[in-house]
Amino acid sequence: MRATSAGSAPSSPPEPRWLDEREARAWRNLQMMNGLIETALARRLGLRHGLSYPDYRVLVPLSMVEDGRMRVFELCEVTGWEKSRMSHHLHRMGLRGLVETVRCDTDRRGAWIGITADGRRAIEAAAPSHVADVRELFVDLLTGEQLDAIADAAEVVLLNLGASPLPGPRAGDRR
Amino acid sequence: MRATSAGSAPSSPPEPRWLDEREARAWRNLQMMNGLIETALARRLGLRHGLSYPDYRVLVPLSMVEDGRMRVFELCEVTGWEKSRMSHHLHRMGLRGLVETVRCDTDRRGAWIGITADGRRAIEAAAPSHVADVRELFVDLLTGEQLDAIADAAEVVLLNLGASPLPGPRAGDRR
DNA sequence: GACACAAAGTTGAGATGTCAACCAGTCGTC
DNA sequence: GACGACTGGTTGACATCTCAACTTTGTGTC
Repeated sequence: MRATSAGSAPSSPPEPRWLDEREARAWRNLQMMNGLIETALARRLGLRHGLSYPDYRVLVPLSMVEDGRMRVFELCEVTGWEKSRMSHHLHRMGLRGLVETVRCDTDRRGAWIGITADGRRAIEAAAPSHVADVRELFVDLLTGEQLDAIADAAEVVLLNLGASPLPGPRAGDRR
Repeated sequence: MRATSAGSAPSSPPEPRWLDEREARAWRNLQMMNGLIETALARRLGLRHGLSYPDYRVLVPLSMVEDGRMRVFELCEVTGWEKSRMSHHLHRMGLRGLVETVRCDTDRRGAWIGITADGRRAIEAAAPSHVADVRELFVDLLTGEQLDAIADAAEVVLLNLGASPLPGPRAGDRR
């Protein structure tokens, strides 16, 4: 898949390039941070507002867009989820009255997902404390340089995966 | 929970401090990267080796420890999982013959979890290509400085949550 | 217009994760 | 040595996620 540093003997597979200490620390700390932050955020959100973290991730873009509705595939792009996962989750949210589905006229395969009044109430109630949690657990612990470093690194990784990161400042604009 | 920049009027709650552009970019890119990397890694692992990503996370520490067995709570610490999740997952792995449970003599509430011969075969087969995947999707895309920045930032976050990050080099040792 | 192929979503089955409640054993303290 | 509190781990009910298969519609291309 990728050339190894040394030409390899004909038969046995080359010894894998294990992670060195520096690489392992970055990778392991990152994974652990992700897991712990997400479960902590999800727990607080559920306790205080009866919303799951996935609910929140869907409601935020819906609440910010012009007329409160988006196509399913747009929600997939924004969240990075598979369409199957999105479909299942939207169904559950529909049962709870947070969103509603309207068939789409211009493309009759498609569906508009609209945020309901209940959904808007829920997200507006939850957002302030959620942002405070994100600050407490992540943003406010780091310097601006650290935040930029993370955003830049993640951007590289996302581009490599064919996803769309939020744009950073143009080179030279920063500082 | 945290002082806001301006003294607030007596009654209504203070306007929340929303994330600015820089903060939002870091947070959103990070979340998206996590999600996409994890699902990509999990898919490859499952396809090629019949192991789930959680399986992998459990088998790695078990395979590296002296006698191939650990207490359940030790596995929880290393992975950052809740004990309930760990218990369920170990049960499923037990059914598939990847680990086995042995009651603990010194503390009779406890249980040793041991990796089986099958478990060891599975992890040894999967590890090389998994590491290659981690390199391809993450490690090899970033510079050493970026990896350190991520590890350092995650360390701060983890300490704040009471978790144990992998130790970084002492200040001054680096470079 | 007919054909093949791609895109948008849904569905069902099964794997995985969460929460709260529980059991059993240990530890501190009086 | 008895009581209460804590620790280690399991369980059941339920929420969520993944994978593969499917339906429906749009988009060339000849």
